Amino acid sequence: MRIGDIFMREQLKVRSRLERGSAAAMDRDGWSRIGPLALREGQTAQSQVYCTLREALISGYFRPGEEISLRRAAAVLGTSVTPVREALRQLESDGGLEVFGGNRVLRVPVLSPAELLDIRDIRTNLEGFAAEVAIAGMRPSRLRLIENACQLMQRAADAGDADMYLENNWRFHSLIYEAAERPVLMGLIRGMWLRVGPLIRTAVTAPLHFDRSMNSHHAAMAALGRGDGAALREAIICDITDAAQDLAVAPPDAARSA
Amino acid sequence: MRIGDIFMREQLKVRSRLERGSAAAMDRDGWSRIGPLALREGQTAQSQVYCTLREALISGYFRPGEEISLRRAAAVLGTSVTPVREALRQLESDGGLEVFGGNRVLRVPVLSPAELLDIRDIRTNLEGFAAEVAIAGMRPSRLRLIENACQLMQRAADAGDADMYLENNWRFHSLIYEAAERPVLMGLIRGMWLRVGPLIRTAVTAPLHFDRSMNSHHAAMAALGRGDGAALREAIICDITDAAQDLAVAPPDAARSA
DNA sequence: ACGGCAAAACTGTGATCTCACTTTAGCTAA
DNA sequence: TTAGCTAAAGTGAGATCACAGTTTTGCCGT
Repeated sequence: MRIGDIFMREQLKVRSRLERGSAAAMDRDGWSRIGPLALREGQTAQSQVYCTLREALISGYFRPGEEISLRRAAAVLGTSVTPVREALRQLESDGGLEVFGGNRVLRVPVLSPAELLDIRDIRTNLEGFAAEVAIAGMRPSRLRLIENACQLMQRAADAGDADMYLENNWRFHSLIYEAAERPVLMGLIRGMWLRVGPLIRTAVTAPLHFDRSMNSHHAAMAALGRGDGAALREAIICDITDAAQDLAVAPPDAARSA
Repeated sequence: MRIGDIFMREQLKVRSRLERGSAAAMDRDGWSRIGPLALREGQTAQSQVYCTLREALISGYFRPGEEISLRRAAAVLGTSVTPVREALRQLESDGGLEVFGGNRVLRVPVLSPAELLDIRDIRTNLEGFAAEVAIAGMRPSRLRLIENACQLMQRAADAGDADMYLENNWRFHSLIYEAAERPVLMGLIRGMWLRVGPLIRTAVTAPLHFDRSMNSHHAAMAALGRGDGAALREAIICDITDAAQDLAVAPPDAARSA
């Protein structure tokens, strides 16, 4: 079967899925929010596939255990399997995907409690350190962006808009860490968010999650205003610990084992 | 040109390079120590290429700035470009390789002083933490292996055998961290070693490097014997800091810029 | 001997095809 | 209705080819 044929069929599937409306949001797969790539010149198809899927994973478009097929991904993204395979392999290397069954299918990882603990402690170390370093690189313009992200997050929390909340949550944190001007460190942190991205969407449904999280965020803002690195670090660590708590009490339900 | 032809030609090149003897060790490239894969069934060619090259990078077989060609790698390893491309892309994702010129050639990264500092601080955080956690998971059998690696390292240091020293240095550290039983953390630490691997071989030429490093290692052994997590952490951090010092005073010489 | 230009070699990228294997769908028979 | 088997569809893995670049080589003219 030709790529074009699969492409058209997949587009029809996606279209019909979307037309079913938000009532069918539960059986949406991650592809429903992803369209064909607008192939920009100067960038390889592979890197665009990689970036697109990484952002989708961080944003929680895909649920834990969801399987990603090479041909399906290629069809939806409007390219061939070759760049997709490289991108998926890269995501596997990042820990954002894992090989699953005897069929070697790639799927979004289903994290064990031990792995969650592992990731939580890594995050407190790396993000706490990044926050402390970030104080030195903080500038008024950057501070305004962070302030803005925090406000948007508060507004999303008040409105119960999980999408907007998660988007600005990542923006808030990454803006802080970027001030540390540590590209390698930033890459590791992004890798950790890639792993927890598919879970965070379930965490925000935990009772009082928004309140606890926003408490930490406001504490972080206050520490930023005072230029208090130690306090900022503690606020970030508190945020991470609370989030991990909400993930632990809402464990993955459809955890098919190998 | 067929893969087989390239393969034979490359093998001849490697052979002739080896026959030139150890006097020509300076213009050895990383491939001279790598032979064709013994394709084990049950594992994909891609993963074997990945593991082979990752170990080679950690062991410092390739020097910073050295370029890795897809077809050349495929020829030496006795496979086609497809698995090699995926493996190299994965290594790029790990930070073990970087795309270089307008030709998009993959090469071993040439780290800037800022990146070295970045990596050093990440290592002190992650490896320090891993060391502290490892105390709880320490068992007599494991301790014996670590003790053995330390002795071999001491012997290599006395003999001035850099190869043997580096091999047991990685074994020593990884055995400690593995006792923490944190797979994700272990992966991140391995990633950092992948980045500094090509440099460490130059660091060991620094005066007194062996002495300083072995001091830290013996301190770590003592802390392990006492079950003193804080002391072990400090010993590890000291080792990392000293090594970073030796890397900073011996900066990469052939740092071709883009 | 040296500058410049053209051809050859080499680079990664992406598409396509085949293969071996697994999963699923559907049909047949009890 | 259900168990079981078979065929179809789907899966990733790997090899090969074509292509558009870049880099290197080598030759020719000055």
